[in-house]
This record gives sequence, C-alpha cells and structure tokens, in this order.
Amino acid sequence: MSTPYNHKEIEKRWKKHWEDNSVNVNDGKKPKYYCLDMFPYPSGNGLHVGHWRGYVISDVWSRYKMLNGHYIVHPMGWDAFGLPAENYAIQKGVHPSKSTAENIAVFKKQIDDISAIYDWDMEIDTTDPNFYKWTQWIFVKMFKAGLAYQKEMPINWCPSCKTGLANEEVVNGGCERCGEAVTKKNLNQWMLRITKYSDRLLDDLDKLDWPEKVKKMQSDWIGKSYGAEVDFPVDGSDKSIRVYTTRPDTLYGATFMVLAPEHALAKELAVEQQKQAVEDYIFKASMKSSVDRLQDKEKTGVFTGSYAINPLTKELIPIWISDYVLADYGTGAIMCVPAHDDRDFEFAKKFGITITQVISKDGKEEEELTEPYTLPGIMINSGQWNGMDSEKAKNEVPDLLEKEGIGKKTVNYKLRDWVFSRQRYWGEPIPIIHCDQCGPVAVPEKDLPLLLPEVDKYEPTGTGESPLANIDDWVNTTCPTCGKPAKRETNTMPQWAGSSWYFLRYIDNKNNDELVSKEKAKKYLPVDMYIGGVEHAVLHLLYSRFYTKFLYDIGVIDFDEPFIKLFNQGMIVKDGAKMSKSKGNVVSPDGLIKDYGCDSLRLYELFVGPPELDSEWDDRGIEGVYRYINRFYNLVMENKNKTIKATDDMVKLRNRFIYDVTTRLESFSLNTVISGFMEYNNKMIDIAKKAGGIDRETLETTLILLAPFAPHVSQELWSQMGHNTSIFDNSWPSYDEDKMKDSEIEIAVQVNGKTKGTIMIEVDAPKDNVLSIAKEAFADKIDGSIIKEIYVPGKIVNIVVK
RNA sequence: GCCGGCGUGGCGGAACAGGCAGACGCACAGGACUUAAAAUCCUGCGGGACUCAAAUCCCGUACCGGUUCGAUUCCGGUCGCCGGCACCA
Repeated sequence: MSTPYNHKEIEKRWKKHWEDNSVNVNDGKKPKYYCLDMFPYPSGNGLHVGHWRGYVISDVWSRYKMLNGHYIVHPMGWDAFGLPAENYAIQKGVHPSKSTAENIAVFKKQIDDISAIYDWDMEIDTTDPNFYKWTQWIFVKMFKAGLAYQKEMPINWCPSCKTGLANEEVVNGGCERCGEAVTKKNLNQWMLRITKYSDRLLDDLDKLDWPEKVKKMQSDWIGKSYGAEVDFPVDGSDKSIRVYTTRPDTLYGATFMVLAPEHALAKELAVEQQKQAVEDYIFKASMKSSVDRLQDKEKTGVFTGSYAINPLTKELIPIWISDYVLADYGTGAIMCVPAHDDRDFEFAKKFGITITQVISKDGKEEEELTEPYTLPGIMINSGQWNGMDSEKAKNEVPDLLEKEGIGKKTVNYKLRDWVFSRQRYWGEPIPIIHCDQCGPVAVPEKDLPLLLPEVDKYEPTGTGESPLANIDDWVNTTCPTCGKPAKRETNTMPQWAGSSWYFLRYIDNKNNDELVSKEKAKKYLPVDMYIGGVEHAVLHLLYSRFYTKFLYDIGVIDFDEPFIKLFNQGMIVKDGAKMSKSKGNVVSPDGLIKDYGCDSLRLYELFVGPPELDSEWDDRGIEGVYRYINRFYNLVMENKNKTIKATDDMVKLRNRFIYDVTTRLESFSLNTVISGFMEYNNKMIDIAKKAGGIDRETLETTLILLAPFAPHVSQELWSQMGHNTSIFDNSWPSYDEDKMKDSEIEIAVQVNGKTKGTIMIEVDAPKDNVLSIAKEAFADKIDGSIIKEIYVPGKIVNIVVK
C-alpha cells in the first residue's frame, strides 16, 4: 500500500498553489460565463453547512463551465447594511462599520475554506462609500425620472424595528425580519414607482429560465387582472361612484354597493340619521391593525342611508361601508353581486339585502341560492343579454357602457409602489435636500457619495424620524439650486437598495466615473446563472429586475433582465427545522473540514439530497464520501504507473460514466452525480481485479470528471500521474455513444406482468428470437394458453396467459 | 379558503417519454485482520409464508378506485405534510 490519503496536507498545499496561480484565467478570448451567488449578510454567527451548500453548488457549476472553455465571472461580496449590525451598535456601542468589518473578515475566512474560484479582486461591500455612491446615484436618476417621489400616507410600520416597511416585507401581517405584528403609521415617505414597470415585470418573466414556482410567485404578486370600471350615479345627487369589477357580466345582479371606510365619499354619503353610525364605523376601522383586519373574517358594515342607481336595471341600490373593501385596490369601492360572489353573498345574507341571480348553470333560475354561483354560465334576468354565454357578455357589457360613457374596460394590479424610506441609521442616506423655495432637490451628482455621518446614538426615535435627524450640522445645509438654507433628508434606504444592483458592480468595482463601464458591461453581463435560496422570490429578485429595467431605460446597460437562469437550492435542515442559533441546531463546517477535509464536505453537501429540495443533515453521513475518496485515492495510486490497455468492459464503463455525469450535471441532479462516482468506483475496482489494473486514460478521465467536485484530491492525483499542469487546463471529457453500447443485455421476463426472472439476449435480437428464448427459459412458469406476447426492445418481455 | 410542491426500508435518498422498486450512502448485525480497539476488507439488511438449507410463493412506493399486458410513474377521489397568497371585487 502506498501513502494513505492525507487531506490536510493535500488541501493545504493546493490551496496555497491556487492562491498564487489562479485556475480561472481570463485570456480575453474565452467566452465569459457569469455564475453568481446571492451575496450574504455578514452576521456575527458565521457560516453553517446550509450556506455552504449554495456556494458549493455554484462553484461546482462554475468549474464545470470552466472545463467547457469559459472564463468564469464568479465574484463574492457583502450585503452589509442592515439591522443586526445596528442593533448590535445600540446594545454594545460599537459602530456598525467596525462590527461589520469584523464580521466580513470572519465570513471571508470561512468562505475561503470552500476553495471556490472566487475572484476577490471583484469583492464589493454595500457599505463602502465607493459602492453606495452609485446606490445613491441610481436614486438621484430615479428622482429625476419621476420614479422616486414623496407621499404622505399610512404605511406598514414595524413597532419593533421602528421603521416603515414595503408591502413585500410584510409576511402574514408581520415584519419580514422580526415577525412583529405590523401596524399602520401615517408618514411622509419616499416611494419608488415600481408600478410603472408592472407590465414589463410581468411580461418579461417569459424570457427567463427560472423555476416556474418563482415566476408564478412574481406574477401573482404583480397580480394583473382584467375587468371594467363602471360609474354608478348617486340617487338625488350629481355625484357618482366609480367601481372596478372583474365581472361586468354580472352587472344586472348588482344589488348594493360597498365603499371602503377610507373612501373619499364615505362620510359625505351618510344621511342625517346614519351620520353618527357611519363616523363610528370609520373611526373603528381606522384603529384596526392589518393583523386584526386579517383575523376578523366575520363581515361588518354600516348603511349610509344613500342609494345609487344600477346603470342597467335603473333600480335603486343601497350604499354600504365595510372594511372588507380595500381602499388601495381598484377604486376603493365595489358593486356587489351577492348571487355570484362569496363575500358579497355573505354580506347580503347577514344584512338582509336582495340577492338577484343573473348567471346560471343551465339557463334556469334556482329556487333559492344556498351558496353563490361563481362559475361562468348562461345569462338570465339580464335584459338583452339573456341566454348569452356569460364569458361573451364579459366583453359586451363594457362595450355598451363605453358607448354610453359610463364605463370602460380596464386592468388592475396588486403591485404597489415601493415604500423606500427607512427610519434607521445603518443604511445609505437618501441624497435629497429639502428647500422651502425649490422643494426637494437632488444632491448634485458630483457631491456623491453623500457620506453617512457619525452619530452618538443609533437608537431609532420611533417617531418616524431617523437618528440622523439629530445631527444639526449635517441636517442643515444649503440648497444646491438656490443657495438658501435647506435641510437634508434624514431617512435612509432599505437594505434592498444595494442588493438591487450589486451584481453589475463586481466587474468594474473600482470605477470612479461610472457605475459600470459600457465596455465591461457588454463583455461580462448579464448574469448567466444565479444561485440562492427561494426566500427572495418577490423581494430581492423583483427589485433587481426593476432596477435593471430602469438602468436599461437610461442607457447604463443594454439588457433589461439581470439573471438569465436562476437556481434555488433547498435549505439544509436539522431535526426537521431550519438551522438557527435560537434553536441550537446549527452545524458549523469548521470541524467537518478539519476531520474530513474540504473535498469530503463538498461532496457530502451535494450527496445529502436533491439540490433543489430541503435536506436533513446528519454528520455521520460524511463518512461515506470520505471513504469513497480514500478508496478512489488508493485505486489511482496503485494503478497510476501501470501500462495496461483498457478492456472493452472498461471502455464501455468509462463512456457510459462520462455520459451519466454530463447529463446529470446538466439537469442539476448533483446528488446522483456523487452516488454515480461511488458506484463507478466499485465497478472500476471489479474490472481492475479481472484485468490486472486500470488504464491511464480511464484514470485521467475520471480525475477530470471529479475535479469540479473535489478539486484538491483530483489535482493531487493528476500531479501524481506525472503532470505538472493544472487539471483545469483540460477540456470536459466527451463520450462516444457507440462505445457505450452493450452487445448483450439482460432483460426481465414477466408472466402476466409479474417478473419471473431475466434472460441474456443480443442487443438487436429480433422479437421472435427473444420471445422464444424467454418462453423456453420460463416454460415452467407459463401455466395455461398464451394469449399475448409483448417485447419492448431492450426492456422487457411479458407473456400473457389465461 | 385559493394556488403550488411533496408522501418510497430504521434514516438520507435512487429508479419515473409506464417496463426487474429500494441504486448509492448512513445506521445496524455477523465475519476476517488485530493481544485488543480504531481503521480497513468481506457478508447480510422492506415485510411475511414455507424451509436444515437452497429454491419458491405472497404482500409492499400515504389511502381508495380507474386506464394498461404491465403503474412508484398516467387519470379521478381521500388523507397527511411543506411552501406561497390571503376579503385584490
């Protein structure tokens, strides 16, 4: 036996070598491939094996693409603004920039243990002024383009984080970050007009090679719906109420209307006797948190005493107020068709309002509706449309309304503009100066970056003002336009600001004059493969698409989708739960690397399960891949100097295996690639026993195939075989389909669909021959007369008897 | 409630344009080597029936049914778990 596998020595040596001699060389001729990881927030807790998984997947993919002749753009950086560093500062008095720098150092060391081919010259840090200069620059451009605007409105407010939140950051009525129940707070906010991009964000999803799940989540979030707006005149008034409906076909059945409590006409429409009740109801509704509003499923409401006129039936219908109507969707008012809508039905039943059927399954009216009929059907009680298919009427009704000037077809979206101000310290200052004369004015581009000033206290004020508001000599400035005294905006940007465009900056991270040079952008962008968790499906990934489209529109880049292909890796769970410090189930990679080595951990991260699914972690399992590497190492060491010709079996096995690894890699079935290596190793050992060894070509091919997965041991053995080159200078092996084929194969024989055994046949043996071999071999199992004989070439024989 | 995804040995998981279910690995058990242990190697490992043994047979991919010569795979229904949305008119 030769030298045993010593992972420590091997990995240390090659790691050092690769630091001095990068394997990922940009010779300017190779086509680029941009493989990007979702960059981490450098927390104080360090990495766990769950983080590792995504980074291993992306490195394996990068190295595979490298062996296929690409120069790989594979950068790493830090999404370092954000609350944990700020909260730590509040507790310990340590400035966030200091703790952030420390955490980055820890993360960098741990990420380095992966031995990925990251190019650290491209490193970025969102808290670096040279980086956030451009985050601010984009904001200024959006402001100038009318996409950033201020608005005073009730926004989502997290009482624990003491800051406003975007709609996307509210999860089940709670704060995305801390889970605290979100309330409403009236604040003057900076908003980004993402809704202007609704259609492009929706339509361009078709261009993307992304998981369908993520595309669907984005399209649901944008929530485009087609319908009509209809004006309902208020009886005895010159006012009218405009509603949005997706079911104009049911207009004949609209027997009442409901306004949101926040609707402009809500108070006005209350008649004298109802005034007190209406005002009480509106006040109570305003006190409800969004969580209450979610929990109170029971419908409540109050009648205004006023009536509107159904524009088709000309009947008077009562106008109610209820909080089941949302103020900020559609027009904040709805026409109610209790016969064909669940919510309207419930409301009408509760308050005794008329229910008129206008659509039916079979053209006949029900005696009494026990539940609303919400499907398409035949129109009834609908004047000229009686007997028509309701889907057709959906088109015709709005056409008539439009002709009469009381309605029109329209579309609606669930997507809202992006609440962009945060009342916290550790973020990019919004580069705006408020001037009494000129209004809000952008900080001149030449004055960017607008540095985040030092403060004594980091505590959020809780009043909706940022801690920056207390720094008088920073707040007080002069207006860049008129020169008069003016005040700086004191809110900061959300953490998403930097992450919405960071991937553009890696490739030109030291450019002081441009966000990214046109030349480099053209050469290295966009991102070909983006790898990360699914948790950002509608946050970071939607925002990034929006930013990219904006930067495309203003000519910074010449593509309008940032990430061509997306892969979401599953979480690593322990005891069925996501790893977290509070649950105490975090597994650190450090000890595993020490005991088994980086290569073993890399293989095991892939071997635990399908990369797109969550996988349960069990430390003991790493033994299996470690044993495999040992066996493989010994096998190569024993055979490296033999001059032996490959047997037919070995040639077949090798070609078959190249095919398997390649197709499995292409379909991202990385767990079966690893099990394939183990299986293949056992087969090689078997053949070697018979043939007296393994040929050089087979060994070298195997090493190249293994290199993206376990780079150190592959390179070591490559050198042991006498090469003084990098194993990554090779090309990905190709397979010869003709050499994969067997001349004889084993197929199963069934009788009445039950397997009885197997027979060996020539691959291209004619059907009759195969059947007669099968019948002869299993004559004793064929009990009765044969009524059917099936032969699926290369697969199976089935004899059907009676 | 609506929309997705998923239910396979003790465990992680293979195999699905329908064709020998349980690859590969973990754990476990037995054996070899060793004074002993570790490491390594070999063997066994879904359940059951009948066996000294081999052979053979039956059941089995959440549950019930369907299509088919043949279903883990396709279809219909039920149950369970996970994720997304949540009064969006």
